[in-house]
Order: sequence, then C-alpha cells, then structure tokens
Amino acid sequence: MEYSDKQLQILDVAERLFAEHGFDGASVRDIAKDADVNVAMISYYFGSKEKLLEALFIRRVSEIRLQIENTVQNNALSPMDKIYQLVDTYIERMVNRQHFHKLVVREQMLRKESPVCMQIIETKKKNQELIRSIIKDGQNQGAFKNDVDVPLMMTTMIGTANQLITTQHIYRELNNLQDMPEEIFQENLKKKLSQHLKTIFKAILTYEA
Amino acid sequence: MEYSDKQLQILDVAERLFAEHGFDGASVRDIAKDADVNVAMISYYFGSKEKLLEALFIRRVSEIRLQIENTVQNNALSPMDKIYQLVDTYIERMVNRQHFHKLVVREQMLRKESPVCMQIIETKKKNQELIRSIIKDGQNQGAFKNDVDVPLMMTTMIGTANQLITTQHIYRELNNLQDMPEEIFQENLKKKLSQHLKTIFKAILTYEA
DNA sequence: GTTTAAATTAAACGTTTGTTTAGTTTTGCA
DNA sequence: TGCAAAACTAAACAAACGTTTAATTTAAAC
Repeated sequence: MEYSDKQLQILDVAERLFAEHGFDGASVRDIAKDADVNVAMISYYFGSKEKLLEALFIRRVSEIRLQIENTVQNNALSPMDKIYQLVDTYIERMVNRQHFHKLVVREQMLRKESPVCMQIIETKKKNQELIRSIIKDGQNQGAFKNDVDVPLMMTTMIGTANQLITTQHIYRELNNLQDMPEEIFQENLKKKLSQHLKTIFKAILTYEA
Repeated sequence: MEYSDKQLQILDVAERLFAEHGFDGASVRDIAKDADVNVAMISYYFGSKEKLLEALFIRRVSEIRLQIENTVQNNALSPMDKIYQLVDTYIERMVNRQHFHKLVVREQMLRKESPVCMQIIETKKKNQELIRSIIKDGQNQGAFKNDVDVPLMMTTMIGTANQLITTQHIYRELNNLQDMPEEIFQENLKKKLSQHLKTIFKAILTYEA
C-alpha cells in the first residue's frame, strides 16, 4: 500500500491520538484537525474510522515483519548472542514506535476478534517461532537448559517493555527523574531495559532452577 | 464509603464493561442496562461517569492498601521467602481482579494527571517501599546482591503479569490450550506465573551479573 | 394516616459522534 | 483548450452520547 503525503499525515496523527486518548477517546474530527485535513477526507481515503485503525496497523505490522525476517541472520553469533541481539531489536522498535505499541497494548485486550488482533497474533507467532529455533540450537549445543517456556519468556520481554514504556511518566516519578531531558531519558530507558532483560534471559536459559 | 446493593451492582458492572470496552467504549446506558437500573441512577448515585470511575478505583485501591499492610508481617521468613510470598500475593490479587487490572493497565497510560492515576502512583510507591525494605534486609544479611534496581524489578513483575492476564486469549492460542476449561486454565496461569517470576527474582537478587 | 425525604422512572436536553451528500476546485491527459 | 477523474470542502445527517428534568413511587418517621 502506497500512501500520499496527506494520507501519511492522517495515519501519523491518528496513531498519536489513538495512543494518547484511546480509539474511542479520539474523534475523527480531532484527527482531521491535527492532520490539517477536512473531516470527510478520512472516510474518503480510508472508508471509516475502524478501517483507518486497520490501515494503521497494516502499515506498522508489515514494517515489523520485515524487521523480523532480517533479524539474526548472522550465523557466526552464539545462540545467547542471538537472543541478546533480538532483545535489543525488540526494545529499539518498541521505544522508537511508542505510540503504536501503546495502541497494541490496548487493542490486544479489547478487540479480541478483530482483524487488528489477528495481525498481532500472527506477528507473535512468527516471533515465537524465531525465538524457539534459536533456543533449540542453544539446547542442542548444550548451552541452554532443556525446559524453557518460550511463551512465558516472550511475555516477560514484551510485558516488561510495555509496562516501562506505557508508564514511563510514573517510572520517572518513582525514580525522581522528572528533570532529566527527554532524549537522555529515552536512551537511559533503552540501556537499562536491555541490560535488565538480558540478565533475566541468561538466568532463564542457563542457570539450573 | 458504604454502598447499597444497587450501587455495588453498578460498580461491578461498570468495572467489567470498562475493562471489556474501555472507559469511552462503554456507555452509561450499557452499564445501566446490565446492572438493571435506570440510566439516571448513575448520575444520581455517583454524580457522573467520570466520578463512577473514580469511585470504582477508590473501592479497589483501598482493598489493595489493606492487603499491602497485612503482607509480609511474618518476621520468621527469610528475605527471599518474603519476596516469594509477595509475588504470590500480587499474582493472586491480579488474577482474582482481572477486570480491575485491565482498567489499571489502560488508565495508567491515558489519564496521566487524573485522580485515578494519582491513586495508582501512590499505591505503587507504597509497594516499592515495602519491597525495598525487604531487599535491604536481604542485602544486610549478605543474601542479596548490592545493586538491585527495585523499580525495574517491579516493572517486570507487574508487566509480566499484566501482559499474561490481559492477553490470555492469545496465550491460550499460542500454546494450543483453547480447549482447557476456564477454571483449570486460571489455576495453571497462577502457578506458571508464580514459578516463572520467582525464578527471575532469584536470579536478579542473588546471581552475580 | 399524614408528611417528608429518598428512590426511581420515562422523557427530553443539548452535544458530539461517525458518516454521507452535494457541490466546488484542482489535476492530469488528449 | 476542453474534459473527465480525482481531490477537496462545508453542510447536513441520523444515531448515540452523558446528563438533567419533572413527575411518580417507595420508605421512613412522627
């Protein structure tokens, strides 16, 4: 799908407003206003508000799909390093696309049967298979434990990252970081989160229970 | 605050519908219908939809506050066992009050400056202080590492639990558990989650990085 | 039994919602 | 230049929204 500048503008604004106020909380008029287009253009281009949400998801999900396919091709890396690289890819993506991931957090618990949710599930399945294959390699090499719960491991990675990203204003307050400049805070977030998840994964994958 | 049966009915239905469709997605008419009361009764009792949400939060937050104060009083337990007990308390609460915790997940990222969010932050601060004191004990006894990031640790606990609870239908599908009876699945959820988080916490608190 | 307050109702209030219409302007091509 | 298609607009649409009103029923107190 190729979009004009105006369509992209609508998609970007919608993504932000949906993330900030929720799908039902952001009106098409608000979106049109912020995107500097007439209200009717949203129906004209995307059909409906619901379809706008779907289009928005398709855009990001295909972006993610490309990233997944290009991830961890380097066979020179050890299984553990592959996992580490995957963690960094994940964090980078989630921090860089915060608005979208807030949307995901909400929509995956609301519209359980919608096309939007189907896309999320498909993407998770792909991700899970990728991780599972890496872990199997590690187990065959004797580097990893044999009983690893991959879905739970993913849940911790995604859950921890989501929690930190969606409630970063609370995290700032709990750590007295209100005065830290936004950009530096974001970089700190990535670094801390990355190190934290790697420690956890190392424990899950290698230490005996 | 003491509520009549009818008021409690409204609060329960509102909690469920807010969790299922979001605050803006659930109308006062839907709530009134499901709670078997006239629409006007909601304004009559609670003042407004927004105030209804606040009342709902106050009810659960005070419930949680009581739980926190009664937690980990047993000084015979080792620091690690205290942490373990805290994890179980947390999971038990979140699984038993799923609707409310879905609400928390959403509202803590939307209404950043609202009274509702203030309550969440206050509760988190209390929780954090409790955990911090336990960890300090463990460090003084030489049982725990000295560099423990308590907020990040909490983020992983809450984030993992939230992620698993709010997307349990996806978790079921990823693990081919669609046919497992609901009740058994919920029990499994608690057990798995408990064991998983304890493993992680043990690693974070004791193994050297 | 009468009185007063609380509980409850159906209806209406004024907004806002997402979407459509009908008309106008702009664009690209012959 | 002329013309059809696409882009765009302001206005109107019906439906749904949260809330209020005014009237009625129920409950409690004296």
